[in-house]
Amino acid sequence: MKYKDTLNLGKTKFPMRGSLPKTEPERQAKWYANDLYHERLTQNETKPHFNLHDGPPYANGNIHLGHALNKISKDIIVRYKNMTGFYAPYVPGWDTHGLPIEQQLTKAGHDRKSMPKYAWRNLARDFALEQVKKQRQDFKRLGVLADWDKPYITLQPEFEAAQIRVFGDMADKGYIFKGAKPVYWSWSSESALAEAEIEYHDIESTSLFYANRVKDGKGILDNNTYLIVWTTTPFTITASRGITLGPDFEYAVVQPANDDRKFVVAAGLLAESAERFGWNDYEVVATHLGKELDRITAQHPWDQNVEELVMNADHVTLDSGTGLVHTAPGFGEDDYNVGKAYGLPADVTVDAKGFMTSEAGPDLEGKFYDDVVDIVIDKLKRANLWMATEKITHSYPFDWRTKKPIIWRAVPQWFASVDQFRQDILDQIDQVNFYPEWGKKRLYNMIRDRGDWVISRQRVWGVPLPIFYAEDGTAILDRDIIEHIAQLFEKHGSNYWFEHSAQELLPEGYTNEHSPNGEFTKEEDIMDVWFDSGSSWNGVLNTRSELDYPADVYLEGSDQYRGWFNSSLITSVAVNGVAPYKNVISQGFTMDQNGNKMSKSLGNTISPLEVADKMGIEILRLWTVTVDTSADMPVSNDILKQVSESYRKIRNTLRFLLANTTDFNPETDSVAYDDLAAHDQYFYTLLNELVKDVRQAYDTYQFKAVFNRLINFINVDLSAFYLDIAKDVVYVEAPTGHVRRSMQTVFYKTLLDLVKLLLPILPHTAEEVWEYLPHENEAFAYLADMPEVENLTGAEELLARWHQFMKLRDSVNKALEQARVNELIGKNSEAALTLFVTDEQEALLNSLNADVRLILMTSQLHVYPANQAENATDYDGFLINVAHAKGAVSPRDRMYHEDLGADPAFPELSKHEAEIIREFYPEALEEGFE
RNA sequence: GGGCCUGUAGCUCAGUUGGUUAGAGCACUGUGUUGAUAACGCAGGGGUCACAGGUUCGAGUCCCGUCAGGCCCA
Repeated sequence: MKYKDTLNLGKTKFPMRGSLPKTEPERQAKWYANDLYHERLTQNETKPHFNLHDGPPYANGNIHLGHALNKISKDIIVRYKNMTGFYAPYVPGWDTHGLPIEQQLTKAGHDRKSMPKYAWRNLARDFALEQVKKQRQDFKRLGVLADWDKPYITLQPEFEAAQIRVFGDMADKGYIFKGAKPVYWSWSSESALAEAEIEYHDIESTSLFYANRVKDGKGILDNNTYLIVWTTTPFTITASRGITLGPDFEYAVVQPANDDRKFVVAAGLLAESAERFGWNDYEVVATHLGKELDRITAQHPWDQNVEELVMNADHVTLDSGTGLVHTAPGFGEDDYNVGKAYGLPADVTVDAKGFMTSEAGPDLEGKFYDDVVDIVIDKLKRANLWMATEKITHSYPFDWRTKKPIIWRAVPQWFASVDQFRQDILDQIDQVNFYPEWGKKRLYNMIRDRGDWVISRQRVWGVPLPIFYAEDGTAILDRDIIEHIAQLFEKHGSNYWFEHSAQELLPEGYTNEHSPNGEFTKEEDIMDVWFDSGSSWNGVLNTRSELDYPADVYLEGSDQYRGWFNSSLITSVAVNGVAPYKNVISQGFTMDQNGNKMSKSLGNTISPLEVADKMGIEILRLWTVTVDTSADMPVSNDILKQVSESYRKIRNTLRFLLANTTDFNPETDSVAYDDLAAHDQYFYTLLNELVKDVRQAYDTYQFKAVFNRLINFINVDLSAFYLDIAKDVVYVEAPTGHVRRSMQTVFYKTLLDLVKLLLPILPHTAEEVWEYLPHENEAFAYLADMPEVENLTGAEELLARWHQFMKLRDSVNKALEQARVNELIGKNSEAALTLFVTDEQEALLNSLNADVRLILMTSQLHVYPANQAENATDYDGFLINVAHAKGAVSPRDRMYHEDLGADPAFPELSKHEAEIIREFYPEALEEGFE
């Protein structure tokens, strides 16, 4: 017989290495084969609800790290909540309408103009659903457990109907109105363009300087004063309605010697203006700040009916021109904004094809906008207002498809008024909890400063605006009609709008006084996609029975303060007066190791699926809890490698615990807390603290605190301390004896608690361990509940005592290390330790009531009063002497003993070991040892 | 240009209401084990807390500015 056969060495088939890339997909297949998602929900049916509402990713393209972080974070929350007494469903969603999908179709060779709208939309729908399918496959590979078979998709008829109803309610409250706003307009394709459809080229333009005669100078400027403005788009002078100044810039009133008129230019641009306009000799007769000239008026260069208003805005610069900007609200975004603030109309004098309209005046009507420069100059010269003409080269937007330049042009748009209920929204923001807290400020400022919401888009792929027009052009926004449309969409989907005429869409027998002949037309614009996803509280939370409105949590990237957090809030407050969420969690963006953003051109991107294939998705999931998700997060292969080291540590520790509890049956072998050995009681208490801290961190969405606490516990408390001393107990002591069972009791609880606490983060690993726990009843670890925090009496004092003792242990380790350096000992068991203790230290040791020699892992320990110290070294207040242990080594426990052979039958073993052998391995008496 | 945010050891993070020699884990170096072994233990080196001012008896912590980086706007 071998001595080794009388030891209880750990035994498990749980592999040291996870082979994660291979085993994860197999494990996930098992989850779905057993419908683990619904299984857990069914188990929680009667529990309080916790509802995390998934923000819909856009159904286009491969998933990237941002997607992965988002879905994994949500999975962690949902899994945790389901394991802590909540019914927490997770319904994933997709955002499917919008321009990028239309662009994909174009790229694939489809021509939108060669087919009816409904046909184009069918192509878009098929494409979107294909993307949803692909992304869903990839999201599942992340280990995210959700209702993947029944996601919400914004193109689903029931979603579209719910969205129409949100619009209907807002219209009913008078929040929807029609206005005009400049958009990128391509005359060559006769349509509005999105930012993404524009490319910039350098072109040479004619820029004009001209003067505007002051009409009402408000007592500051007289009528012989002229405001000199600058424009690079001469045709827009036809729609010029104002002149914008920087409020804090200084403006000079100049009297040139060679002119009897006075002119106004920015003081900072006076010198170059003088040169440009040929003022060889001039005098500055006054200066005024822009804000002092506010609301002065000037005469339009040639249109006697137009009085231009002087306005102030911050977009004015002194980079070029004169510091006075001619303002045509119908032809520019800045112009529109400032004009709106001053109540000016957004007049448009160019038609859809780029030709001047009658409003441009008889000299220009019918001319192409780009051909009117000479006429405009001529008109200015005849009015004696022309000052200078220059050629400039600048970057100008072009239609990416026709390669022709575009213009800004106001077109009719539908708006949702934010002004009317802005204060309600702000009040609701105050009711919401934000993680991190600054999110409240950020969202608040955005809502406070934003303008009305332009909800119409001149595109095809989206939910139509359910608006009709009577014969005289009156828009019909009627609650009953909109509900009628919602019902049609619910049944047929929104393509119905494009497949049928206005008459067919209206309720049978509908009449309207504005349509004496009973004829109607329908709106052709669609809704902004943000209105789609912004309606999800109605399209999903109010539509699916397992969900609740408002939701407990929305969690997205910080770009969504402008996006989904924003649009959802507006529609929800507009309709119901409440925010759609109680908590908002926002996350930063993933950066490379140097803190720079990831981009394909820099080659610093990391694909989540590649990580899954090479290292396992558990590594990426673990990464998400090592970083501060409230700010930007660094990722690189080196960082992931570091994370995988942590994973290995976790895995190996679980493995050791498993290996040493295989012969332990918790039902029959457990030792009660009060009967545990002192060191086990201590560790039990430490574990309880861990559970407390980790649960609290989970409850407040502090995942990196979860990780830090767990990894420190595993490294410091478990691996370096408890498991290290454990080997002298668990391997050596009697297999069913009290000391061993005591420790195994704590091992087993540690193992179970760790597996559960880790599960939301590492579900694959947790489930793998679970397969090695035959005494647990749940078929999956995920069906178990989180460990509860116990109220252990006297825990605080116990921890304080041991905390003190650990300082002694540190000192002992240093002493032993010194002895090792001096080649007095090799391993700790070769040492005989002598402590010379103060009264206080002695009291501490006694109060522990513990086997101190065992915990310090030496073969022999002696304790004497400090005043008897001899050959002792002071290690941080502890007097310690290390000597070589006396006696000889037992081949079985490898410790030094002075009583080897006390039992003559076993000359190489100590008395204690001999007793264990006689009781548990009596065959050794016959066989002897090799 | 504006709103919001970030910047502590090579890496990822802690640093409570400003108060003793700034901490942890990983990595690194040395070393011990070889009964957690493509593992484990012990010890050690490593930081002018982005930079420059200011408030204070005292600042990683508060204030101002600069630089670098990020999200969203213009």
